[in-house]
Amino acid sequence: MSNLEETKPSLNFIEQIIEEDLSQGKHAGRVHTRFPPEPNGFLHIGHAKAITVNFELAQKYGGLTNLRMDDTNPSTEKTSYVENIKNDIKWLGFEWNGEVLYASDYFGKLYEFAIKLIKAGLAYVDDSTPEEIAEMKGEPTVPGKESPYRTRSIEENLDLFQRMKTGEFEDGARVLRAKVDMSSPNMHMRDPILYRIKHETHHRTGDDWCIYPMYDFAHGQSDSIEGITHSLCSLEFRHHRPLYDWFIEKLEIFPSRQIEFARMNVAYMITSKRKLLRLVDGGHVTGWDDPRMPTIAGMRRRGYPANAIREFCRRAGVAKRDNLIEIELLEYAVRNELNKIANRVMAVLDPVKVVITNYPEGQTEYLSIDNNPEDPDAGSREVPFSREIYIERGDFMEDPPRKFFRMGPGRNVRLKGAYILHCEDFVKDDAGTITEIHCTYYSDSKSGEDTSGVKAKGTLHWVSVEHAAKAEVRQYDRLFSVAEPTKEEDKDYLELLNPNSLEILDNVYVEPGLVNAKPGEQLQFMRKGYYCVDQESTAEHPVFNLTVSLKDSWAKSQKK
RNA sequence: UGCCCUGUAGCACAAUGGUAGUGCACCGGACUUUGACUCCGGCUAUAUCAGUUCGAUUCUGAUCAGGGCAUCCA
Repeated sequence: MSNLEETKPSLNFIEQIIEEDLSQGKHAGRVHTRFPPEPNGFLHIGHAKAITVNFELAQKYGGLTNLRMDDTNPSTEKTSYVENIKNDIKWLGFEWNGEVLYASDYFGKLYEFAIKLIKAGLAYVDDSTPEEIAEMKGEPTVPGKESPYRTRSIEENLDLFQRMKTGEFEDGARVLRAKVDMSSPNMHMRDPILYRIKHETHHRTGDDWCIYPMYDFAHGQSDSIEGITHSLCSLEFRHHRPLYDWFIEKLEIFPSRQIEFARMNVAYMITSKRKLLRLVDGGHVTGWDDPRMPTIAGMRRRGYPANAIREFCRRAGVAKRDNLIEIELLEYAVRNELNKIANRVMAVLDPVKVVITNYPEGQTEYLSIDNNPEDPDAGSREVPFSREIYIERGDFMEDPPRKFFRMGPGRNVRLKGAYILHCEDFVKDDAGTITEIHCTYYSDSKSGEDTSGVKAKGTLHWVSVEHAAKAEVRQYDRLFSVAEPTKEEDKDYLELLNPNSLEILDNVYVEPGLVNAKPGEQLQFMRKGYYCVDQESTAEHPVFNLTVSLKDSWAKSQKK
């Protein structure tokens, strides 16, 4: 292989299908996908994956993606969810084709499709009760029985279906079914229900209808109406595909193609709508946007950048096997993105006071510190330095081991952007807690103009006691203590909540400039982690959420 | 015990009828005014058994394992 030869880009199986279609000139080279949420809940990490796959696939091949609300069941859907969904998708950075679409826009068309099927002798009105229908459906290993109403005349079916529509019958009295094959090994082909009667007000069509199409009769036809070329869905719809294709064939409509891929599962996260709801209702989290929630809203509030979520979805890949993505991959993507965009600041989470005994009392110096070494355009800021500072309690050891590159009696250590300190002494209270550390500084060791020749292995972050602002910090950790809380045999997932998923620190000191940080702003607390300003934060009471901690190989090595 | 889908390192995704590669994770090292970042190196895999073939991870069959399918949900 020559050096000039490029390595072949590896394609996932959907891309392979698309490229094959393209090479055959199918659909005139058009690629059109769709994201079809039900407007009955909040979008979560699993949706983010589906959104990313659909939008980016279309993008890659110069195509479009529709946003279609799959609102065929009036019982569960609400308009209020629609706005949230739109907002989340926009926040993720995707733009859908044209206006938001609704499956309910096609109710008229779908009704005509049903009539067409009836006229072709391929659909019939069934008067059986739900129990009878279930009974006649048989079992996977046992063929079903044909309904006694299956042989009704086309005229009678037409009449009955018309009367279903006009509201003559009670909920559940009758259904419209496709006439396919009651002995099919595929349960979905055993005369699936097309329409059911529901005298309910729909969030968009109001009381125009009292019959509503089922998923199988609405989804594929909606795809077809919209000219969707590649209709991506999750694996459990594999069995629906023959039906999807059956409708296309019998109705003679645009041949959208359904392609199934495995939904993404993420360790320590759950995505079941009902289970998430129990977390909210049970007060185990503060709401749908609790930073511990796997919802888009929660991740946004946690400080996960949209770019990182998309990158994570990309890296998780697309295939057909069941998967459990390690949360480390998500955290990697988040750190990777934040490393590029987050300004560095100093915050002391667990403070202990240091007095620099040879520094003039009452003096304040403003030291210029780079905002982000990774980004030359990020500029710098002035940070006040004075005789008394706070450092992290964990950055001092009374009797440190050799490899501890931090502060200890008789040792030198650099203060980030400031001077090198020499630790002289420390003060303990009766309980043995260190209350104060005494140091001297090398006045010629100022950052950037150090002529002291003094060596200091470690660098600490700090804030000036006099100038620091007090803040609240919310330390978030994974919501569950096991990777797959819903797969535990004898335990309810609520028993597996991580008791330490939130720890509130209320004795935190931050650089004075941070009181002006705006909600949503993302920062790196040097040597600690990435944080974002919470929406509840104010100048008087700044609140920061831990997005993800920095890697800490020292702490890791200490655990061994 | 019917049908369908899926088995490649700890996790995920590639590849090819002819050397199994990438990312994350992990381990080691370099660098470092963030024990971060970055850089360098290392680690471990084709479920099993047969068949076809000069050669199989790839094709075929069987076995095993995991998942899915019987809402008037989507």
